[in-house]
Amino acid sequence: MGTPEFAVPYLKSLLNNDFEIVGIITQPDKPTGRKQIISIPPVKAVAIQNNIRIFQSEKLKTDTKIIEELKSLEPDLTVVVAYGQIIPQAILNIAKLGNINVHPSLLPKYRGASPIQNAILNGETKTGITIMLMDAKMDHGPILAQKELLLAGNEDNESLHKIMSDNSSTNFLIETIKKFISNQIAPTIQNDEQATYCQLISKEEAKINWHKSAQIISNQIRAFYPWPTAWTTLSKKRVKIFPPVNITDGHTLAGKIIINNDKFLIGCNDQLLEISELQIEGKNKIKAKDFILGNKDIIDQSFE
RNA sequence: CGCGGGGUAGAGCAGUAGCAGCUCGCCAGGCCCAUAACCUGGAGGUCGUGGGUGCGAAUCCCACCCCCGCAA
Repeated sequence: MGTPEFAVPYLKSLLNNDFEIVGIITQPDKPTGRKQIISIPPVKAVAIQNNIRIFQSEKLKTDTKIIEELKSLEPDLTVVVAYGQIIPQAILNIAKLGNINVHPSLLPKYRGASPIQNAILNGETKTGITIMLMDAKMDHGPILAQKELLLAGNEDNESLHKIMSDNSSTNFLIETIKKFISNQIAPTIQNDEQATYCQLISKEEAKINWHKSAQIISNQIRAFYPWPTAWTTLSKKRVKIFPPVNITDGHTLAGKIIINNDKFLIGCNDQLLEISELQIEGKNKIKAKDFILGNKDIIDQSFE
């Protein structure tokens, strides 16, 4: 079970390791983009290419038809990677050996919808991947294995997603499954007292407050890329700020723009933030250096 | 018919009817111990496409194409 691009490498690794995949469950096709064109989830596209049976439902819990069909397939194991919906107990009861979930955080920390984004947002120095057995509560079941990843502080949401679905990560899943089905793993119960939770990201969180510290703003810019993208305003126009960004020493008014040796610096509460790419509403994304060329009067203006 | 911004030199932009410009980059030369610095010169444009109005259109009118912000 899975839906977005993040789940695709995991599905492919299962395919490449001679597991018999009797079917995939993915979210329904949804309209995306400015023109609201109906598009299929990335996982579904891979399933089509590989002639895998596909199940899609708005609400699995009440979809008795799909539940019966899944039962008839008699799966041994269910693997869930970023499905995007709460999975009802009726589905979890189907697979004989159980249900394995890949969760991109070091559980019990960052249970919930946006573990990668929130690890960056909170400036964590390490995070990781947890492979666990699922139970009725979200991200709560016993842990089979964990893989730690150290963060350098320049990761963004997109790059960290890629790292967490690279070959090393997908191999980690495959190895864990193999050990699990041959009874080499004793699942570890999670310590609920240490649990933290994260909600879906909202667009409201992505507005930059220049009165905060450069570190916090850097975290925001990286955590919210490529969606919803951290933004501010200049002369009442919306301006998106993209990673990478760089924190440097110095001080000026919050939001004030300084140009120094072609560097585009912005005042924060404590230090300065150097930005590399930005986008004014209605325009394409451009490099900060190019923006300066066409906007010589930008000096001494301020982001709001 | 959801709301809105935009398309001008390789890049970023200015230019609301009268010789198509600015900054950067690029090429050549110069200066310098030297340089991403500085000086001189140069190349590079179907002003998104098609039509219309005008003596004259990047500029005004009509249609279309493409890019983007909001919203979803």
